[in-house]
Amino acid sequence: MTLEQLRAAVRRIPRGKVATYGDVAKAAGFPGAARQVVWALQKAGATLPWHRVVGAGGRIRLPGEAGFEQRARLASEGVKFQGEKIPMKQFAFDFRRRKASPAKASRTPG
DNA sequence: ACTGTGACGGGGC
DNA sequence: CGCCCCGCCACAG
Repeated sequence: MTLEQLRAAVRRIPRGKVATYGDVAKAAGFPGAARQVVWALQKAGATLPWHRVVGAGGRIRLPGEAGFEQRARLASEGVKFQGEKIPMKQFAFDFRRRKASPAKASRTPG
């Protein structure tokens, strides 16, 4: 688990999309190493879009202010929240995909 | 080497 | 949805 691997994965997350720690770990080549993602993520600090990494189910795992900021950053990118979590079905980024899906333009998103 | 800890994830009740 | 348990890997004491 190296920072380069993490950056490579985290940086792949496009704006307006999010990925779970587990997904990032897998994408980085370390399936099951979600906890290590946290470790590397901290080491990397703001050198990457850390706010696009959330917990399973689209839940913000960052406590206090940091969590508040992450939520704000995501919202600023167009990521909607369903209560305290993000509707992953719609905002989860698929690393296997070469390009983000051209999300259909729903006239009644809700 | 052993134990405790963490921005985690999945399963069972 | 809350609670508990286990698996996972790397770091800190």
